Amino acid sequence: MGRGKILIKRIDNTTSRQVTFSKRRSGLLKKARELSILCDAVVGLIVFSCTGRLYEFSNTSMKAIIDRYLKSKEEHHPLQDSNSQLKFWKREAETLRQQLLSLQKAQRQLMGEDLSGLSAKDLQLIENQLELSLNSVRKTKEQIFTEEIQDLNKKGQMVRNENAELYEKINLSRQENMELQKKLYEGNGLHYVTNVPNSSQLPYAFAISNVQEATYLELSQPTERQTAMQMEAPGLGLQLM
Amino acid sequence: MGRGKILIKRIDNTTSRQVTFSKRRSGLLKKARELSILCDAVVGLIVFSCTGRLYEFSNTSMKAIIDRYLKSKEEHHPLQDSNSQLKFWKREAETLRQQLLSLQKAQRQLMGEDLSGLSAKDLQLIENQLELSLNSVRKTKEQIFTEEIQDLNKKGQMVRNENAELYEKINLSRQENMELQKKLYEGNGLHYVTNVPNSSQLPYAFAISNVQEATYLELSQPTERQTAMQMEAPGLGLQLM
DNA sequence: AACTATTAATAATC
DNA sequence: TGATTATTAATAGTT
Repeated sequence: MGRGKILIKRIDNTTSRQVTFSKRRSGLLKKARELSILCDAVVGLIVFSCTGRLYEFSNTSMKAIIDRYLKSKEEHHPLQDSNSQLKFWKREAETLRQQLLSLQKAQRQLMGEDLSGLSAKDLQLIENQLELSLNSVRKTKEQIFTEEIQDLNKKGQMVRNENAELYEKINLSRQENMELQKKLYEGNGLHYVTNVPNSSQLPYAFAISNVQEATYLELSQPTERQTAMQMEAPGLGLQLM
Repeated sequence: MGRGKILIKRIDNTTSRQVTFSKRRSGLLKKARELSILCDAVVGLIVFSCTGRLYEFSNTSMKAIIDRYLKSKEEHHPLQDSNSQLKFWKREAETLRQQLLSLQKAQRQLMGEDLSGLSAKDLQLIENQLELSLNSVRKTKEQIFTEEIQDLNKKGQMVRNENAELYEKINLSRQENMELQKKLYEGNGLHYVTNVPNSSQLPYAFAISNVQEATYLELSQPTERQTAMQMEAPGLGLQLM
């Protein structure tokens, strides 16, 4: 698989040995990874280059792999004290691993994988469960949406109420304005005073109201939004003219 | 590098997963060996199949490689110190327990339980997964049904063929009967011999045919069954009269 | 580091 | 399993 065939024997040239090491090392690590994924195997790979650098791959904890290896080789001599705690924890871990494996299998089947080998009856049971799950999930989602909509409506109502109050304040303010102008007109007989203040001269509360109105409009439903605009925007327009 | 491209993802089918494991495992071991020879590297490879069988390669003693590995990871040898072994297994159990808990939580959510606290987005993700699962499960189930139906049709055809042969035999037998009766009648001029034998006097093959006919009727489709009865029952009736 | 001509690995098939 | 073969993937040698 190269420009030519090679013999499997130590590469004498240091440079090309290092180059080959780098290439083949990554190939080997890749293949180890692929094997572990494709075949659901536990793979631990340790490589020390001739310069002493460490490269490794393991799909689960390397320590766990080493320990399992040593145990399965029975080169693992537990210390003579026959530590009951140690035994306990090993058993515990083994039990948990088994539980994990069986749960993983069930999980995969709930994800629609690994179904070969199941009977029609088993498949029916899974299908029924999935339908129940779907119903439950959809109901919960609807509930969340409903709550959100209620919340938004409540907020919208609050902003509308605030708006109404502000309109009242503006009306009062306008009346005051008019009365003051009247007095001024009566006092000096001139016409040049405008009754259209720019926004910076408006009361602080009015600016706040404007911001909240925008927020409300964005959050509420399209139909509601239109209704709100039809009801309130003309009034606002009149006030600002 | 096969008849087609494959995705690196767990192979669902158990048989092909095992076949692939066997092939790729030997490929991996070979590459590990080649790397160690070509590049003068120290290589240790441990593989556990999902059935728990151990495969390994190491160009020097695996124990030495593991020792070197553990040493290079930390100045700490868990295998000589029962206290650190205890720590290891406690950690291991704790890790497994955590994995188990999180998997159980995910499982419950896939079962449509324990959904409170999830966002609308999370719920949507679960819903999508459940729909995928349902599709997969239903497809698998349909496949099983299709295979079963094909099988039953095949069996049904076999029984029908057998029936046809048996009818021929019965016809032959009836003709023989009539000829014998004719001879008897001509021989003694009497009329008392009946041509209606009871079932125990029928040839053995006929009784068998009856049983298999019943089995076939139960297995085949309703429309087919009716057709079969309409076509074959009258003939049978005549034979029994 | 790229590039490619080749060989090697392997997925599908029997 | 074990062998075969059409493809893809890896990589040896080269730039």
